Amino acid sequence: MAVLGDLDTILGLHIRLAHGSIRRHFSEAAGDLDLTQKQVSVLWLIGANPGIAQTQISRLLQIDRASVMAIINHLQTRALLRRNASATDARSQALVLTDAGHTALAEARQVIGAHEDWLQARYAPAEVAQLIALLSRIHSPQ
Amino acid sequence: MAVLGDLDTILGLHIRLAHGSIRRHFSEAAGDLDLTQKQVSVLWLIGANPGIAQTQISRLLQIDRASVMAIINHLQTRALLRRNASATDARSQALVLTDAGHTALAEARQVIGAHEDWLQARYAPAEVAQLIALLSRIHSPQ
DNA sequence: TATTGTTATACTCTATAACTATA
DNA sequence: TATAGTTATAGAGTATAACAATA
Repeated sequence: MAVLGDLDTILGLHIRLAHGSIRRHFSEAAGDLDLTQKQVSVLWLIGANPGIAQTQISRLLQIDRASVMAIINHLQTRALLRRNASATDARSQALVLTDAGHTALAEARQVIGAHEDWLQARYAPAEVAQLIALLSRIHSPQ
Repeated sequence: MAVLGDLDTILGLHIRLAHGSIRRHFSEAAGDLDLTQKQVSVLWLIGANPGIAQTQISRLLQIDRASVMAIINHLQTRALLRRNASATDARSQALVLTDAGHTALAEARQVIGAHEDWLQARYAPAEVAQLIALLSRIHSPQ
């Protein structure tokens, strides 16, 4: 690692490299799933919060609205979710999973679980908790 | 964060979110620089290791060879580096910065420095070191 | 045979701006 | 006037496969 020189002290680089490693491993692990990380997290979020709106997903997952649209459209085309009318705000929509969506989410949880096992195998439980705490200070600043 | 449910325990998600936050901040901070994170890291690496070959950059920065090509081409078009013939292997090339390349790297270091200050401001020095150590276990597994 | 650089291609991701309908 | 959804578009990133020259 000496060849990296002082580049090795750049925290941003380490996060970028770690993210790349995780993305590549996910692609292999999720080959048969036919869902991306983002699509899974959206599916997961709707499963945990039936009736959630696109804007809320955008905020929670820090994806811009246009990209959320593309993801929702794709998942709807595959009949994994429905866009229901909101009971309280005619501008927004209440997103819910279909039966096929729940099935796909269950499969995705399996894949994500194995992927997370691969990732967390290198840490003690307390280290995982601390890593998450440290990373949260970046994406959810106090 | 309760709305995320057990999604909050997925380490991969936290790294993806942190990476996104950093990428967005970099884009703002580097507006006048006209270089991407990858371009800067390549420039930096060549500055620290004159004569390095594309394949080495590919390995160290974990970027596939085709993408390294695109980056090197772009930097060469902007006259920030030269492709010299390798003294030992006719297949590979020795990459070196031009004077303009050194100047651009110096400017980039300023921008990266400010960006890293923003990022590391939320940590004690020991926390930064530990975070880097933990992340290194992902992108450079033992 | 394996590696280095190279080209071409396709797909995903991301950001932006603008439009509509509702609030 | 602000927000939710929508559409279109352009740019960056990523992955793959194939080829020529060299090891």
